Amino acid sequence: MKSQTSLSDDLRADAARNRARVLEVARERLAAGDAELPMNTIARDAGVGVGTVYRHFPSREALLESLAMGGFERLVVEARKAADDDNPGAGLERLLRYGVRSQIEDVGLAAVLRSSGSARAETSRLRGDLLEAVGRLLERAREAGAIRPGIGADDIRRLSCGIVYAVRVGDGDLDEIERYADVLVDGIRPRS
Amino acid sequence: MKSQTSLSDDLRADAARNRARVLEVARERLAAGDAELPMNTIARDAGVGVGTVYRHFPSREALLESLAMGGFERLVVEARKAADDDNPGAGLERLLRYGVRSQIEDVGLAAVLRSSGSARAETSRLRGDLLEAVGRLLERAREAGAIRPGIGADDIRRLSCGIVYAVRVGDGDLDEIERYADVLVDGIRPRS
Amino acid sequence: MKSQTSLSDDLRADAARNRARVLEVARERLAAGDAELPMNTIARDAGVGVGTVYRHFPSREALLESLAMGGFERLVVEARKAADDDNPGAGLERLLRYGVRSQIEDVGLAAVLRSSGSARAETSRLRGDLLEAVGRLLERAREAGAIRPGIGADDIRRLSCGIVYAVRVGDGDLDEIERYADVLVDGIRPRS
Amino acid sequence: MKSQTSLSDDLRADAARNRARVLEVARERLAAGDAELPMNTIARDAGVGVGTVYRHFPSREALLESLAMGGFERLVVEARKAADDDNPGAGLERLLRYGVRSQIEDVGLAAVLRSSGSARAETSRLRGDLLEAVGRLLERAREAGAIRPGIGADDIRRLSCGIVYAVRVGDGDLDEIERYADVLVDGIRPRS
DNA sequence: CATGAATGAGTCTTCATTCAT
DNA sequence: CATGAATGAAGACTCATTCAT
Repeated sequence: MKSQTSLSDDLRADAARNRARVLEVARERLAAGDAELPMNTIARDAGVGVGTVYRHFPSREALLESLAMGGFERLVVEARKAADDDNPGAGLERLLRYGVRSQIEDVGLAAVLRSSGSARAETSRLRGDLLEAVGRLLERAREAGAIRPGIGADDIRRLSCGIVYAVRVGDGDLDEIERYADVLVDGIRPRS
Repeated sequence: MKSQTSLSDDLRADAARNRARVLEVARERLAAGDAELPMNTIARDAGVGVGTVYRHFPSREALLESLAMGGFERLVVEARKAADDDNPGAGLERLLRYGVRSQIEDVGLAAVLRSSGSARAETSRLRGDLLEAVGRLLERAREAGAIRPGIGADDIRRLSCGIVYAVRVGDGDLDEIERYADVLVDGIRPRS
Repeated sequence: MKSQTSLSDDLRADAARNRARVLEVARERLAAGDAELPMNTIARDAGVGVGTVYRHFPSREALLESLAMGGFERLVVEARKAADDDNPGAGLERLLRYGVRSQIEDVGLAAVLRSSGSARAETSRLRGDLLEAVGRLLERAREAGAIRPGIGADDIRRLSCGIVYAVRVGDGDLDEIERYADVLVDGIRPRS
Repeated sequence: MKSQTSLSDDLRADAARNRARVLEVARERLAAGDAELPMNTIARDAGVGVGTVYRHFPSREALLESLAMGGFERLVVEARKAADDDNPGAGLERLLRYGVRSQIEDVGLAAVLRSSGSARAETSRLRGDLLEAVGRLLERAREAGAIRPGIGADDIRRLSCGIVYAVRVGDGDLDEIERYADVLVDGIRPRS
């Protein structure tokens, strides 16, 4: 039995190469600010047929989620580190800032994080992992008086997405990341 | 010459009726969660020809902005009231909550508020009015120590949009409005 | 009984003014190279309703012909002068050059000259007048041996339109007028 | 890899059939005097989806040029033959008559010949080939005293289009082809 | 498995023309 | 007479998705 990592191996060499090319092209488009990801165009740019794109990624959502896998995994790692931090308040702040920054850098991750459904089982699992870790972190943070009561793991997700949105909105300046993250960090503290 | 208010006056009776029907249909679609507003469909649903829609609203943006006019005007009124409030901190909080609530209730307003361009001169003017009033409010709030330095009127706009987004994101519960508004309100206070 | 000139009098003052404005605007568009003449646009630019344009000019063709009236009348005058010239060969050459030049300067005239139907009775009459005068001219030119046999008045019209077309074709240089007119002038001489 | 001729090769059988059907339908419309070539209608008449038409011909111009390819190639062949003729004057006359006749028979060719831009690289190349051959022909014709000085290859193109236009203009009789071609042939001779 | 041709619904947009006011 | 609102046919173009090769 081959090892099952988060990315597909056990693919014929050429199939794996095609898959990688599609992902690469899609990532470039996203990075270039084109959030449309038209399947035909992606296929053409990747030098494969549309059918091949559909074989690897049954829907645009699946493609997006595959694109976001890496960032999502790293986010879960960060969340677990935060949950295990001696200082849960500091861990929470660190996680929030990390979450905002990574969504700004990776539009795909932002897209996946803000949707509730999952096209891939993998994404679904990561979503659960993230909520679990953040839930654990929040519990400890609450005990430590670092966060107001009543804020759950999904609130953290939604508020992070909101702050990311604020950074992107209008013709806004992306430089505001940290300042807007400050608002989130301070806004969830216990009310004095 | 009839008086020229912000809403359509001096229009032939039937024209005014058509215009109103188009707006109504568009509002319904928006409320139903369809943010697309295809002109042909709107026309059909309103029982008018496409040309009629284009006559009244040269572009989807213009339609959206027309839809938002009323709410936008009320928001400016609120902003001015807040700017004139004896207690600028209280005024700011009231305005923030009002702004978030009104965007949740009126998807059109939210759409207009988050974009920076304007299809109608009217909208452009309102945008300016809002920024002016909020700017005045912030100045007073800063003097009163009710808000941290470095937050400008446009930051308020962007952060409000972000909070609205957080409320809507995923399949999220709209009931979180006040709790998420709390985060914004507390998050922009001076850091202790 | 009022005198009946080629242009409408016996119109109420405002009606006449409207008619004139429409013609003026249409002429400007033509001169600016826009051969489309959309009725709505013309009406708007002239500051009248579309209905008014249609009242004065039942069709775009009628408008075009009205626009061309002046130039057409001058062309008929030239043709008659040529027909009465002592030297029919010289008269013919003069007329050909005049015809080509005037069509290049007046796109409306060119459009009317190249079509065979007439929307206005006036145009129809002018067409007849022109053919008659040119016919007379050709007869004399043939007798004088200045033109080859077998070329009729309508051939002259069509060939002139063709030369005008040659001047306009492609991104061609309008300076070629005289050189292309030379070809026409020499091309209809008797074959040596 | 299959041989690459100017016409579509290496196409799937069904694709080639569709492409041919579209061309055929377009040719019929053109022959029937409809110069509009609306893509939707073409598609319907050819029994294919619009997308198929767009796949094969990205624009109406590209369609037109594809339609004209054959005739254009034959015209270039004729031009080269003329340029190599022992008697350049005779060659020129033959080419002029051929050019006029082929444009009358093939409206698509006429359309392509009169425009200066090219949608397809192929057309661009043919345009260059034609100008080159005609240029060579003219040079020899000038030396032989068969044509007046100052007439270049592009003048020949434009004048041919003009004569074709004269044949078509109004409700004119197509039988005039040869007589109008005579005018062109004689009109470019040296002036006596 | 890969290919990419084909499909066709869906949008946008323009304009000639009519007709109620 | 003048107005200009309304109509709706037409045409352009895009793209997700299917399926024959």
